[in-house]
Amino acid sequence: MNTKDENYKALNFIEAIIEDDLQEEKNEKRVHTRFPPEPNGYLHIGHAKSICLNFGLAKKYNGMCNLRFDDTNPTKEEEEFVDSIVEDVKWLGFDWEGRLFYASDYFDQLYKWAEKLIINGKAFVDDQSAEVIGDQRGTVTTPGTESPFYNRSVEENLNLFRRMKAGEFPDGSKVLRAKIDTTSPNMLLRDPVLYRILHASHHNTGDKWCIYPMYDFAHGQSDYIEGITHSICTLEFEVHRPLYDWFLDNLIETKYRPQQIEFARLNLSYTIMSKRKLMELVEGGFVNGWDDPRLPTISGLRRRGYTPESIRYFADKIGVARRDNMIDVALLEHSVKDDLNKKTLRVMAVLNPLRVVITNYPEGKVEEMELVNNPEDETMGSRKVPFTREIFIEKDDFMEDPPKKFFRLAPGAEVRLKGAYFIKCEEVVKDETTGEVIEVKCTYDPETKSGGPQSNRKVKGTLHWVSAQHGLKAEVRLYDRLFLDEDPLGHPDKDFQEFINPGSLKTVTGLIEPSLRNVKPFEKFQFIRLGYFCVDPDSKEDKLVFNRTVPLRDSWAKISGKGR
RNA sequence: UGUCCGAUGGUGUAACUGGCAACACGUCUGAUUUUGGUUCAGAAGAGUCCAGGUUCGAGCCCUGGUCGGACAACCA
Repeated sequence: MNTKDENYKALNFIEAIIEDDLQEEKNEKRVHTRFPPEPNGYLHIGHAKSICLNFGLAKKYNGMCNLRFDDTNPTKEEEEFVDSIVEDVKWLGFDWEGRLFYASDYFDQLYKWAEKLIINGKAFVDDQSAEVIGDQRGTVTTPGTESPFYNRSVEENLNLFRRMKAGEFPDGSKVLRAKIDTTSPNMLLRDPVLYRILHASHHNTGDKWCIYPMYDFAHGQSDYIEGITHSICTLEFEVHRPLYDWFLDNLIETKYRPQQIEFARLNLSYTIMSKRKLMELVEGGFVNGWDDPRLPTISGLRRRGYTPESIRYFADKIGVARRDNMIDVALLEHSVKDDLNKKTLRVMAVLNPLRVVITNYPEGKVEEMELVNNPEDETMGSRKVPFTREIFIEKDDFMEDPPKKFFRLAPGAEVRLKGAYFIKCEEVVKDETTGEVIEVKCTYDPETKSGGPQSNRKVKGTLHWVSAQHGLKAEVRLYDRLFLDEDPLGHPDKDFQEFINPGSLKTVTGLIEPSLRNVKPFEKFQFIRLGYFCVDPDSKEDKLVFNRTVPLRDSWAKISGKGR
């Protein structure tokens, strides 16, 4: 059986459909997909799943993938959003090869199709208000009823529709509706609205139109126009499929049809994916903009320090299916750590400094220690880090009265300073009033210098450190999950904002080794023993700013119970 | 009280025309380690929503339930 084959990779259900289609030589064996966002917000990791899917399928089957903006509602859409979407898709590493389209590119054709429907007696102009039409539509368990304007003549409908287009009527006074079936169990088939009057200027077509097609009247036809073979979308559009089919069947004679396939959208634990809710967080000032590193937006993840590779890897790992899912955010975090582990320079930074004075080390002496940049990759070389009599270590790396399994600095204990010497704690200096440890006096063993005769001696722990004299101050933003609840939207009785984690952002001033003096925004590092960090765009030469992408696995935190 | 869709370890996905339920994340052990990271070795954890049926044999097919989701915007 092939399942046992080394190279066998199970097909997801969409790939299975495509391979069947290919086998049957459907659409001359073309595979053409598209990613069709509405430019009314920023893209998030859920969109990334769709982008990776659509572009990934095209690549896998030597096909094409278009980027198309479904921009049929000028009151909600903005140029700013199309720009950010274009940037995000590009950043993720995908190329639409010049096929960037807009549903608004097809407004003329769509209009002609609407007239065709009228002429064929399949559409009519309705003068009723949205409210009345809604009431007439019935409910999911009771059928709707026909509009009193249902039987207007073709001539009257055509005349009215043309006058709608000419701008003779105010917003909301008339709509064009299809005549399908007001009693259909599928609500979307109960004489849906095709065109509405909107005296609004469009980001693309300006003031050319004052009537705009509904998404449903534009989407399927746009796919048809572009020659899309597999229209991949999320589950909630499943009920729209019969409607798209109805439009095409009533408008198009050829047998070619885009085939819609629905998959379950991504849900990620401890965050939210709803564009509207995300907008609330941004506009309510709960976060600092669409690219806040706590948000699951692509721009937020980018600023947080995620790489396109890690997101694509993640998209691949979560798979595609039709059942509801809630992906553990740990998988996303694993995806970046795995990527960054291979790529990033290891550097030393102390986030919560404790002064250490090495009493037997000559005052004023500076030694340049050679540190390996990445033990995973020797080709990344090494760098020099200055060592002096006074250094800083992490406060958590010292305990005056340590438990058994504490392998770090404590009175009388000896530890290794990464890339430097072994030091032994001889004395603890405390603040007289608070009793807080403010300094530790140590002695070092000159024989234990890295590479030296005694450097292979066994010690319990290795600490990172920064020279007090050379350390650079840096603002470090420590991010944690934005919500305390795994599924903030999963509580019908509670507002999701109640679950916002008040500690989702902690800003500290740390000290970093001097080799980081000239870093540029988006450069990524591993701060040894702490985590992966990324230079924030706010960072300036005289004020470095780092974002913590994700902490390293911390088994001590688990043992000591200090974990999340 | 409608129509459609779905249900496999804690999470996600797989098991091809029925043939010993697999992989990843997570969890736990141990080894290695100049990062309590990485890596390596191993373990625990589901008998596939329930009840019937077909079959030598059902996660997969059939019937009936249960539970979950989607659908009633001049939003997409």
